[in-house]
Amino acid sequence: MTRPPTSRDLARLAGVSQATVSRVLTNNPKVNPETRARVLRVLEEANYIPNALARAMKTGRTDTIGVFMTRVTSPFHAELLDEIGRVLSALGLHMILWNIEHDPEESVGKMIQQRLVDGFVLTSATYDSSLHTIAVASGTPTVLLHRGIDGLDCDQVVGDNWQGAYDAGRYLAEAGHTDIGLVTLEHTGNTSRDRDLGFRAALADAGIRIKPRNVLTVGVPHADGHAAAQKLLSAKKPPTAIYTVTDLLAFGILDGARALGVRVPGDLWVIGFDNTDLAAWESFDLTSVEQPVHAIVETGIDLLRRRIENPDRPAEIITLPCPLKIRKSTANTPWRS
Amino acid sequence: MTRPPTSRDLARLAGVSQATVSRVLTNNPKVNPETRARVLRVLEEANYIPNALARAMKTGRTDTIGVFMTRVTSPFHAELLDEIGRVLSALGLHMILWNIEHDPEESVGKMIQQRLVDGFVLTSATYDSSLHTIAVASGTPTVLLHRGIDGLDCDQVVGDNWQGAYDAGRYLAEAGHTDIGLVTLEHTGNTSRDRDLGFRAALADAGIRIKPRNVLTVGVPHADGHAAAQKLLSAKKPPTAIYTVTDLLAFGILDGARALGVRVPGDLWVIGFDNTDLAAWESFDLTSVEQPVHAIVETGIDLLRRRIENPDRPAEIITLPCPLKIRKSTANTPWRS
DNA sequence: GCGAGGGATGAATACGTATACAGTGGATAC
DNA sequence: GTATCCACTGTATACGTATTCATCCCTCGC
Repeated sequence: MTRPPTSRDLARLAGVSQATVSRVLTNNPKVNPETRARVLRVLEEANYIPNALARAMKTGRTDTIGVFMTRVTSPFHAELLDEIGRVLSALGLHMILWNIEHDPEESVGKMIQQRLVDGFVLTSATYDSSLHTIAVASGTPTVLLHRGIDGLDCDQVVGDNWQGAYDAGRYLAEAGHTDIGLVTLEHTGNTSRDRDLGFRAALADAGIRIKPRNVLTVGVPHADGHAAAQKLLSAKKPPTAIYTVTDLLAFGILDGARALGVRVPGDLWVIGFDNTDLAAWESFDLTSVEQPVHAIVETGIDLLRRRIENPDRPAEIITLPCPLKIRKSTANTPWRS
Repeated sequence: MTRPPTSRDLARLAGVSQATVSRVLTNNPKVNPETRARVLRVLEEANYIPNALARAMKTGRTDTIGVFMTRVTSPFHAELLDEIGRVLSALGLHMILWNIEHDPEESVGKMIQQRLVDGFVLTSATYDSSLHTIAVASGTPTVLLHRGIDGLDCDQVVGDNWQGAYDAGRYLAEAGHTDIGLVTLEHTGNTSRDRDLGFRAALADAGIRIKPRNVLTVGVPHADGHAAAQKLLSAKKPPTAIYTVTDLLAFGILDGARALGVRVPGDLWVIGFDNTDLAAWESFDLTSVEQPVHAIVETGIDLLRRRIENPDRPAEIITLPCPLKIRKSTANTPWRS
């Protein structure tokens, strides 16, 4: 391996100018079919691949999308990432993955301006982060997936978290539960906020009051769900159902219940949010509000591509329904009927 | 936002030549401290970020590493990816992530030659894939993590799967198990092969014969583990312990056992491989052979960087120990003692 | 006072491609 | 025969940076 061949080398080999080789590469119609065939043959033989950097510098397109994400080890995020990878790769686009937890924010801001990517996908927008602001201000096409920011002039595709949460609440209320636990997160973003407020709204509409001691605001990890369950279930009069805002927390709650010998759904119903693959596992069999990951990603990337083509499009905010997926962590029959 | 400012624009602003700006950017010592200060001030004010593409074209360095991976939704792979992201980002390197399942192999081969990256990390090398061959042949620095290829002249960092599997087998043998199930994968790579053969070797050394009907070769997903457990445990004389080559399969086995009402570890011991985060969850509490993910990634990326600096280094193959992590899916006491 | 040397800077160029521009040759129309 | 046009191809340039080379000025030693 010395220096990889350039279009100029191949032009010499094929007896044409570098410009003609370039024209062949870009499918420029103004090339004689015979010449094109000859050049293509030479390219083939030399196993030539254009230098993506030089091409990108000239065209301003890198065919690369920057994806910002947190906690890949979280099941839902892994599924989201997988889907993003699938969609991008089907379009012939590369993906640069940045983890905002690892990268200090200012350095992320720098990356934004390096013109390495044609567009950004943000999956973890939170109010206390300036990332989306920087991204949008940089003028680089940007789409927010999964988590939105109210009032941000930027394409956004999110699940209808409020409605999904509302449906979960109504489901519990209609099943006859009155003592209901809510394990929630800080409202650092749209998602957690709506998943919290929608649920409360449903209970309020059903005339059910949530006892303050049955509401716990916890952190993201599985262990926090576990601890929350221990706390809620060791009360004198524990709740008969617990709703929580992510599957990961729901798994922790199920584990906490199991550790205490609390049977699900006999003694306790549990509902999560995201409907991750794990929710279908026998260990959990978790009733969960489904996020339409496939549709979110497909739609979002499509918006992003259209914005790359035409940066002046008005921003669109698309909300997709989140249906409740019922499994065995809640019963098909009314509570204690 | 019109055109982002270039080093030439800033040179004009600072009253110096573009060359001097460039020298400041690259920390070239041959710049007068006063000039440097002045230029830096201008750069700061303009919020200037160098065009990474132009820089890369000139230097041949993109500060980007290409990572090839499959199935990000698999818990172990997610942890591996997370760790790779952490290490790369700490070094100021970007990561382009390619999923070999989504990308047809030939297109991956093309990406390899586009010179978009300084090096490759392959995490899913299998015998039937030509990816590693293409990567190595392309002359781009490459390191194989987690899965190795025997005899490939390329840096490799892998866990000692054989020894880890052997330890798991000896542990079961010493505990007094004689009817042992093995749920394994096709030997498509080093990893699955060694995790299979090492276990068999331990049992052979202990004088234990595995009944052919207690050996199942299955696919990767959780559901396959579930089905395997159902099959093994519904036999007239089911095994008293099952070892399997990934945690994901072990979770499936635990779920299958749970569905049949088989108690773990009372009626059945289960051992997995990878010691993923999920293994510590209450639902599973899985005894598992630990992969030293952190060390594997840290060591591997270090090798890769050294190879990028010096492409003529001899290839190193590093094997790191995989200790057995004992949890409650196996008892601390001998079997049925 | 003068030459040598070194520090600091600017001018020029190269990286590999895409593309505007300027030909060139042949065919067509008169 | 000439003018016009078209299809095709080559020449030259630009993208934004890093770096080589040449230049300039100042200092120092004699």
